[in-house]
This record gives sequence, structure tokens and C-alpha cells, in this order.
Amino acid sequence: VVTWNAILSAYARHGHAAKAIALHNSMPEWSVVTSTVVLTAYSQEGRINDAELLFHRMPTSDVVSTTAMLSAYAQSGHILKAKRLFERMPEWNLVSWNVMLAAHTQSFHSLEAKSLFKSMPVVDLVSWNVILNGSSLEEARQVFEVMPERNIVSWNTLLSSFAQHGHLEEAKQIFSAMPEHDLRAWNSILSGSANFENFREILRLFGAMPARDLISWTVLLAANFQNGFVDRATKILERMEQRDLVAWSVMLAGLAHSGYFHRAIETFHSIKTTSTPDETCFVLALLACGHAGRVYDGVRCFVSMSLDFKTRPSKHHYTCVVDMLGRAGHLEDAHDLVSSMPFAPD
RNA sequence: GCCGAUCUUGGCG
Repeated sequence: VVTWNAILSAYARHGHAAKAIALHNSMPEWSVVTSTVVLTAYSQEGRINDAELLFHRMPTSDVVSTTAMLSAYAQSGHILKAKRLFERMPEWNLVSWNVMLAAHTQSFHSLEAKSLFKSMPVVDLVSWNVILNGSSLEEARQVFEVMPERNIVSWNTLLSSFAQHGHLEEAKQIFSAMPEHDLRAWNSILSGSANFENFREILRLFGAMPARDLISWTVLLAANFQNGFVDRATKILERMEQRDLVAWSVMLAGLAHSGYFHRAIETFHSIKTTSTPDETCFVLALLACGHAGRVYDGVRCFVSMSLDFKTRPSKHHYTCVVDMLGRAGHLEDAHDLVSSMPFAPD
């Protein structure tokens, strides 16, 4: 079991949560550790219901598995469930406290986070990093100064706060002051520049990077679209050695944003041949169909979501289709869809 | 003694 678990967690840790989930069925024996790894994998895949089901079916649970469930709730935005579980836990440790802390900052409840932080029996560097991450720009500087120690995560957190808000001068100062630069740091600066600086600067940074990963390439792809270089962007995507759904949706969004609705729809069809589109891809495809006036394709896409891909259409998807039908003058169909959808119309 | 949970980078909203 120990060996199997090690393999499972190796998959999960390298971003292959789906493989870990698939693999665990063929294991001869299970332990709490197995369930915890799979629970975390479900959470990474956004399958919160499966995580919950697994958790409730576990023959035994301990602090670690309960904390994993807590984290799954927190990451999926179920803060109330997280709170309830936290209160019912038989024992707490530093990690479970940190998870609750992060649950609050991720929901922007910074006051609650602060009071929780103050009430914690012990705090460590992770707790400080969570607080740093939940701080406003002005506070972040102070928190960073006051922290008893800092690591690369602290530096990256500070850096990305400034970079994401367009304070690039300060971000660059922080970058130069950092003891070391990992890919995350480079990517933070790159994406900050992509959103707030001119295109030459992005190219310069991209060229200056000691290494590039899928995220770096995706940022470059998006930057090309933002600057109107549609053909360059297309070539970049073709030459990327890996493409995930984020890269594909940047492509879809970029094409649609530039008015190439038909090319976006073609792209969507080619995505389907190699991967399972996620909710964002479907939204973008439906929007493209709507703008291109391709009602038939849009409806087919919408139907195939649940039929072929087992993806439950969200309210957002319904809105796209209703909008598409409305624009095309199919008012009755639009109305029928609104009355048949499992959401309250808004 | 060995395997599992928490913090930092890219897409639509």
C-alpha cells in the first residue's frame, strides 16, 4: 500500500490528478492515506462532490484527511461547510488552522482572517504567507517587514500583489531585491507586464527568462492577442509543445475578441478531438456561435455538453444560448429555454 | 523508520 500511495501522490503532485484518480481503482489495498490522496486529487479536479462522497464513505478519518476535506471546501468556495467541519473536528493542528485562515482570505474576509490569525495558538511561515496574500498593497509591505522570516513564497506573494495591480516599477524593485528567481517569479512579472506594459517589454522579458513553461507561453499568447497580432498568436499556439485547456481558451477568447468567430468555432472543434473542453471553453464557444449567428452550431454545442461530455451547463451557459437565440430572433425558443432551465432567471 | 492535508505564476465570469 505504501508503494502504491507513493505512486499516487507522485501523480497528484505533478498535476496529474486525473491519472491518480484513475489509478486508485486498480489498487489491491487501501488505507486512509490512499483516500486522502484521492480526495485531494478530486479537489484539484474541481470534483468537490466526489471528494465529499469519498470523505463520508471513508472507514476511518484522521486529522490529515479531515483537513484535506476542509481544504477542498475552502478551495471550492464552500466556506460555510468548511467552518462547520472545522468546528466539528476532534482535534486541530497548525495545518488545519492554516487551511481555515486561507479559506477566509480567499473569500476576501480579511477581518475574519486577521482575528483568526490572532487567536491561533501557534503560527508558522505559511500562516504569515496567507496573511500576506490577503493584505492590500499598503498592508502587504508592512506585513512583509514585520514577518519573523520570509521564504521564496513570501517574496513571490509580495511580487505578484504588485505586479497584478499594475505597480510594475515597484514589482521590478521587489524582483531585483529577491534572493532568487524561480519560474513563478518570472511569470508574475511577465503577466504583470502583459497586462500593463507595451509589447516590446513583454518580448524583452520573455527573451530574458532563463526558462519558460506552459504558463509563460500562455501569457505570451494572450499578449499577442491583446496587441492585435492574431496570426503570430496562432503560430505560437501551433509551436507550443504542450497545450492545456487554459491555453486553448486563451486562443478561443483571443480569436473571438478579434472578431474571428468562425475560426474560434473551428478551434473549438479541434479541441474536442484531443481533450475534454471545460466550462470556460464551452462558454467561449457559445459566445462565438452567438456572435457568428451560427445558431444551429451553438445549440448543438450546448446539447453535446451534457450528452457527450457530461458537463452540466451552468447558468452562464444558458445565458449565452438564450442570448444567441434572442439575437437570431428565435424568441419563442429563447423563452422556452428560460422556463425550462434549472436556475432562477435574472 | 517509509506514503497523505495548508501559502506564491496564465484563460471566461
